[in-house]
Formats: sequence, structure tokens, C-alpha cells
Amino acid sequence: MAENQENGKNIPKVYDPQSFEKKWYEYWEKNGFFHAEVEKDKKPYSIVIPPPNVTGQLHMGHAMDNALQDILIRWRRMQGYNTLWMPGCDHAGIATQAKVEGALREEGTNRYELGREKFLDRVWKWKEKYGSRIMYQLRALGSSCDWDRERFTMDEGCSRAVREVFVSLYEKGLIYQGTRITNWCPNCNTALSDIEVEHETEQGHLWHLRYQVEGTDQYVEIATTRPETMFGDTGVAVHPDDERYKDLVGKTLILPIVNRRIPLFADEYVDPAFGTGAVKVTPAHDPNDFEMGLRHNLEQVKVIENDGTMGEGAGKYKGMDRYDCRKALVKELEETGVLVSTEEHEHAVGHCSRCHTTVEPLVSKQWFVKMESLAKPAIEAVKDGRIKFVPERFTKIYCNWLENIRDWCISRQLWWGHRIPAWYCDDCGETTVSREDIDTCPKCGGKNIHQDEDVLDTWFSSGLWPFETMGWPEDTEELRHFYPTSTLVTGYDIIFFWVARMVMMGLEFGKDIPFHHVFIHGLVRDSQGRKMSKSLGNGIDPVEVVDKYGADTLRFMLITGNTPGNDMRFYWERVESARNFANKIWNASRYMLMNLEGFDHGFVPAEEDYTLADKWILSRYARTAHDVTENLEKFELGEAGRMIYEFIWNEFCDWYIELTKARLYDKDQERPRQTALYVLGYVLEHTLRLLHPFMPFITEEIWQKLPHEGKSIMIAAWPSGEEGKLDDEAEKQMTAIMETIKTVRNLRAEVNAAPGKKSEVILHFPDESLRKVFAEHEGYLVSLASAEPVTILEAGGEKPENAMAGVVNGVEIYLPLKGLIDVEKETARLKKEAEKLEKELKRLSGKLENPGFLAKAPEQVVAGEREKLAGYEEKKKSMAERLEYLAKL
RNA sequence: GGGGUUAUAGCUCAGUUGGUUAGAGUGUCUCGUUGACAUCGAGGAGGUCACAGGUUCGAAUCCUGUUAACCCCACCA
Repeated sequence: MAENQENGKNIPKVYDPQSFEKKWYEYWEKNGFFHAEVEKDKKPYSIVIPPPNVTGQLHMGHAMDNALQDILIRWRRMQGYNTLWMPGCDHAGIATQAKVEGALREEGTNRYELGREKFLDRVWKWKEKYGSRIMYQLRALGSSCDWDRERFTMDEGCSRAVREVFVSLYEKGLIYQGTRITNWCPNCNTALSDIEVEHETEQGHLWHLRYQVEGTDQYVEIATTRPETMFGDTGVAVHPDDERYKDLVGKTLILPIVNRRIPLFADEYVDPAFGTGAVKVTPAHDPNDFEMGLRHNLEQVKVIENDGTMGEGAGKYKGMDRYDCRKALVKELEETGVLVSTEEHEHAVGHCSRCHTTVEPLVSKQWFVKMESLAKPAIEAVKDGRIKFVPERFTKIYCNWLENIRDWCISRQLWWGHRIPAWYCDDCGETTVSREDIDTCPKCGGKNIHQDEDVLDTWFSSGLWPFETMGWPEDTEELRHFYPTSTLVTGYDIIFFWVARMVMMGLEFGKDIPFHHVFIHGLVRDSQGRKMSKSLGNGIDPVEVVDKYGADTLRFMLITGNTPGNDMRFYWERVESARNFANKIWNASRYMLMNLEGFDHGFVPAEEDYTLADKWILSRYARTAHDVTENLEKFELGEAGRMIYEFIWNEFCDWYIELTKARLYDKDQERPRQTALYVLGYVLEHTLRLLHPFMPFITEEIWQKLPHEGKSIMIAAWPSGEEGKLDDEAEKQMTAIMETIKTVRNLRAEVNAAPGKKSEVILHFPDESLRKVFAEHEGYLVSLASAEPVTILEAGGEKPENAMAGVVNGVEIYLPLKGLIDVEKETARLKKEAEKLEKELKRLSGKLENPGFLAKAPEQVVAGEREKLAGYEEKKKSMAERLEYLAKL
């Protein structure tokens, strides 16, 4: 024992995280405690980090996400698992490219002027510069990642994995290229997947336009929210059963302004109840119209360009922005009598999740992943319980999405990312998808080939994260040992983007589920419940909190006070509260360290050395250790943290430490003092272990000062087998004493007894055994209730009349505070209390008279209620006596 | 249009399989600084557990409905 023990007298009075956090992180890292070698004889526990965007920076959400992961990892590591936490970053295609393009814009240039190669050089430089920042931030939080294994989604290994998966899916026919209508962001200038589009309800208009039936003076009135697309109209559709249009189906209409002849046809898709029941059909600019166009063989006329301006087909509006065009066109339609009416209309409009520009559905050639066959096993894995969501409710959200999944558009018209491994031959037109780069067309042998310009959706590589980081496609021992990973910790906002894709890819390529548990948490919001965001300027940098209050404080604040899956609010007051807790621990430890003088490291108390308080705290500690472990197993980390908090503050500090003072300060009483130090040290050291996953730094700092064995608390054994110390009897007795002390304090406060002034306390007991306990421990009342002398009445002994009185657990408490009692006030207080008691008594006795309750409630519950009732009755009796006495005064 | 979450003290939230005199933090009020800690201690005030029904011996907890707030999904022009 005792390696680095210090003399506690020099320990600063106040918790100062700055003075030691960095030191310990370096110590851990230097000693390789974070590093995981494959140890086949040990049970693995692995987590892959949700890779943060390489050029972003840590926000509160990351801080919470990583605190949760670190708690799980540190806990399992202490439990003896072979523990791996795989760190890394995501290249974050659009996000990163947008940043670099923004920088170029400021320099007055753009990526096209620079060219692909030079542009990519710039992005890599950018990545180098900012990529390490986020890793520093993770370190500042105390994250115990295995930095030796740090990965990047665009490093060599990941790139090979991505290509392997792409080619393999292509060979299986699950990746295909198609010309389709897809979501297009005119600002980012790329195609988007469905989930990258955010729908928002907007107030718009429904314009009613009339199209003339060719050769007649009849008109068909259509309703549209997007008049500017009319240039691309190649038909008008009605429902086949719609009587209003039955005779017109098959006729030709004249598209106004353009004067194109377009067919009026019938299609089941049309809802006769909406608008006029007639829909203008623009196959090139609306997904539904696109489908109808295919069914009815309509021409696709593209009238809006990729940059959101009107194109060739728009006639004089060519080059105009789509919304300017809408305005001008409506005016023209109005003037020419085409516009019949205008209604207000609320509808959902899609926006780019990245830049919030309104998405334009456009027809283009893109790469897609066929999802149905991949989704099925992913649904199965969750439904049959191989993968469990915590909280469970996210299961439904996940399954629901996968059951209605549509093909995934994976090509992006960007430069930063994994380039699509497809080559086109300019000579013979062949498309070749290949694992290796090629320069010759395998079909015609021609040299005129070029690679697809596009890159893959960022989430394509993120989806491979759990196995690509373990060396896949090689059959590595990491893969065999650590895959499937144990737990995935992430926010509910990326269940579709990431979790679902990992499950699909994991099952398809990792040959197993990627993780056993998906632990979902909520978002960190500001104090008003708003999302923290740059544009609102309400974000708080976690590193700022770490600098001011320490990482332990931030971590503890982030994981307590909320429940899994729910959002939480950030309050500086809560940060302070967590800091105060750290300070409390600090000072509790300081108390012990200051009194270590003469401590005998080899001393082990004999059974009879333990006092009631010792047995009590050991039992309470054992129970806490057990309950904390149980909660961690259930992913109730906040609850686990709260239990440690309450144990340390409300039991260890408020009661136990106080009760050891007499022994610690009395240097002449050797055995009692050694025993107190022993128990104090035992409970403190073990409690620090329980707390270590939550607050790694402060626990290490203190642990190293305490008598200890081993190099670090982070590799000390997780305590959980101490159930042997459970002592129900000691807990019961101690509780009776504590409640009595509280009652005495209560009574004293009632009469404003001077805090320093001791006063006599007279006690009467319901039974002899309790009387004995108190007789042996009256010292507890002396030190914690300013009770002196403590008079313990014999059974049936005469109770004082001229005294304040209280009853708890059948213990009658009297304070003969001569001259201090205000009869009126005391009477009122007692009456109020009696009233409350009476109500409770009535409720309870009613319950106990209820035959249903007696017959059906479990015996234990009935017995408990009986006991309670007896206690209340005794209390009532004594209070009545007391009131009677007061009335006589 | 479908689905979900939340509703408990002034504020922020716990309350895990139904049995508590419904808890914590924070705020507030009273009292207290010579040896762990004022980033503290002792004590108090403060709640019809959103509302209405139901199940049950027993409901903050389970069921149904209502209301309110938030969120997700969705190709009705």
C-alpha cells in the first residue's frame, strides 16, 4: 500500500481542476492505459466513436455523447474487459467542401478556377489544420480513446473498404446508375438523398390557370403551386372516374404562352377532391409527374437549370431565377387572362439540410443503392432482439423507416470524398466499375476512358465505420475479436443517416450485426430549450466550460438530471452545482488526508473495532456499489451518477465524516482512530472507483494521494462484490438515530436555540433493544444534535412535561428548554402537525379496514402498513398528551 | 396525413416491474464561519403529479379520451 501518499496538510482548500487534469491525461496516455491490444482470453468490450466532422469543432452534443461513451468504456475497462474505444473523424463531404469553398470565395476565386487537384490539396491542408483540433478537444474532456488506432474515413484503409463495398454491391446488382428525378440543391450544386431534404410547412399560393381545349372555346382549369414549371408541362391529368372531365380525356390542350399541344389523360394518382381535380404534369420537375410521365410516355422538358435559374424552355424568362420568374410569370398570366384565381395554400417545401436552399427536383443521372434486400435483414436484426435500442421506443422509428425505404442516391456532384470507381469509355461507351484504377477499356481496349467525376455520399463510408476501422476487408484479429462492437452511442438525429446504414452494411459485409446495443441520447439545448446553433449564437463551447470548471464538472453535469433519449437544457447553474459536488469530494478527501498522521497502513480492524457508524457506512457503500452497477448495466447512467452523488454528499459527508471526527481528533485512542481511518479510507477509495468513469480526473488526483495499490485508478478493479458488508441491522439502527437527531435539530430550530449551546435531550423508547442502541451511541447525539446531557429513560420512566416534544419511529424526544417555549407557537405547531397526522392516520386505517386490501395485497405490504399505523398511533397519543399539558399552562 | 415525446415545487428535472407522508438541484426565507468544505452546515416555506373517465384492494405510475407544447416521418399538384 501507499505508493505516492502525500501529507494532506498542503492540499488546497478548493477544488482546482486546472492544476491536475492535463497532468493525468498525459500520464494515462503515456502509460498506454487507453490502448487495447487484442487479448483473446478476455471478454471484449468495444465502441466506435461517432466520427465527428473533421473540420468542425466539438459542441455540447459531442461532449455529452463522448462523456457517455467514456463512462461505459472506463467502467467496462475497470470490470476487466478487453476494452477498445476506436476514435476517428469523418471527412464530411459537403460540410468540409463548403468551408473550403467559402475560404476560396473570400480570396476571390473558386474551385473551378483552381481545378480538381489543387482544390483537393487545399481541402487536405484544411483537414490537417482542423482535424487535430477536435482530437485535442476530446482529450480535454478526458475521453479514453485508443489514439494509436485513430482513423479517418478517407484514409487508405477506409478508402479501400469503400471501394470494395461499392464494387461488390455493383456486382450483386445492388448499385445501379439511373436517370431519375432526384432532389437537387441549386446552391450546393449536387444531388441529395431523400433524408438530406428537410420538409417545412410554408405559406404559399395555389394558382388556378386555365388551359384551352384545342379547337374549342372550352377550358380546363388546373391548380398549381409552382406556375413557373408550366413551361415544362407535357400533359394534364385527371382522375379516370372524375365525371367532370370524362368527355375531355383524350383531347388535346393548348399550353398557354408556350402554345404547346399537350394531352389530357386520366391517371389514378390524381385526387379529384384537390384543387380543380386537374393537374398540370411536369415530368422533369416533379417526382409524381415524373412517374406519371413514365406511365403515359410523356416528354421530359427541362426548364429549370441546375443553378436554379430558368432554362432554354422558359422563353423570355431564360436566365431568370426560378422565384423571380414565378413572380413575373404570374403577372403575365394575370394580364393574359390565364390566371383564374389565387388561393392561399399551406404546403410542405423541401430544403437542403446543409444550406437550407429550397430543393429542386431535377432529372439527372445518378448512382443508387437498391435498398429493399439490404433493409430486410436490418429490420430482422432489431426485431429479433439481436440489436437492442435503448430506450426501446427508437426501435419503432428505426423499423418504420426501413420498412418504407426507398433507393438511396449515393452520388454527389462534389470533389471532396470517395470518387466513384466507375470509368466510361469514350470509344465504345462501356461503363466499367473496378476495384483498381484502370486506364484501358476492358471491352474495346481503348485508351479514351475517364473516371466518373462524382464522389460518394459521406454516409456511404460512415456506414462501414464499425468494420472498416477494424481492418476490413482484411480478416484481421481485431475484426474477429472486437466486431460486432458492444455499444453504439449516438443521438436520435442520425438514426436513419447512420445507424440504419451501419446495420445494413454490417450485416452485408461484416457478416454480423455491427453492435449489440444502440444507446440513443437527446440533444443539448440552451437554457430556453432552443437548439444550440451558430446562427442563433447561443452555442456554448464545451472547452470553455472545461477551462472554467473542469472536465469532470462538465461531464457530471451533462449526464445527470436527464433520462436516456430525452433532450436536456444547459444551465450554468447546473454546471456550478456539479462543480460544488467536485469541491465536496475534494474536501471530504482533504479531511481524511489531513488526519492521516500516524496512520498504520497494515492495520485491519477486528470485528469488535467497528462502530455502528462504521458498519452503517460500509453497508450503505456496498448497497450503492451494487445499485450503481445495476443502473450502468441498464444504461441508466444519470441515475447511477445521482446515486453516487447522494451517497457521497448525504451519507458519507453529512453523517459519516461528522461521526468520525471525535475518533480522528483523539490521538490517544489508537485503535478507534485507526479503525476510523481504515473505514474512511476504504469507503472513500472504493467510492472514488465508482465515480471514476464519471469524473476521471478528480478521482485520479485524490486516489493517487490516498493509500492505494496500482498505477492508476482507471485500471483499478470495479467494485461490486461487496455485498458481504450489507448490514440491515446497522442500517436500521443508524436510521433511527439519524432521524432522532433530525428531530432534535428541528425542535431546537423551532425555538431558535443558539446553535453553539448544548441542551438536554430526554429520550423514551418503545422497546428495550432500541433503548440499548441509543444508550451505546449517545455520543452521536452529543456531537450532531448539540444534545448534552442525553437522558435515556427506563421503560415506563417518567416523561418530562415542561419540554418540547417530538416522536419519530416510536422514539419520544423531549427537550426541556426552560423559558424558551412559546406556548402559543408550540401549540399551533403541534396542532398543525397533529392535523397532518390525523389525515394520514385516517387514510391508513381506512386502508387496513378494507377487506380487499387485506385479501389481495401482498403480506409484506400489509405488514408494513400495520407497522406504520402503529407508529402513527403512538405519535398521536404522545402529541395529545403534549397538547393537553400545554393547555394547562 | 401518420408516428413519437413531454406535461410533477417559482425554474430545470428525477421518480426503472402500480404500495413513498411525492423527491433532487436551483431559487427563496430563518439561523450559523476557531480545524474537510460559505463552492459550506442546520432548519423552514413551496406540489389537487395538465384535464376527464376507466382498470385495481391500491394509480404520479397501467388503459382510453381531451387539451397544450415540441419533434420525426410523408411524392397530394
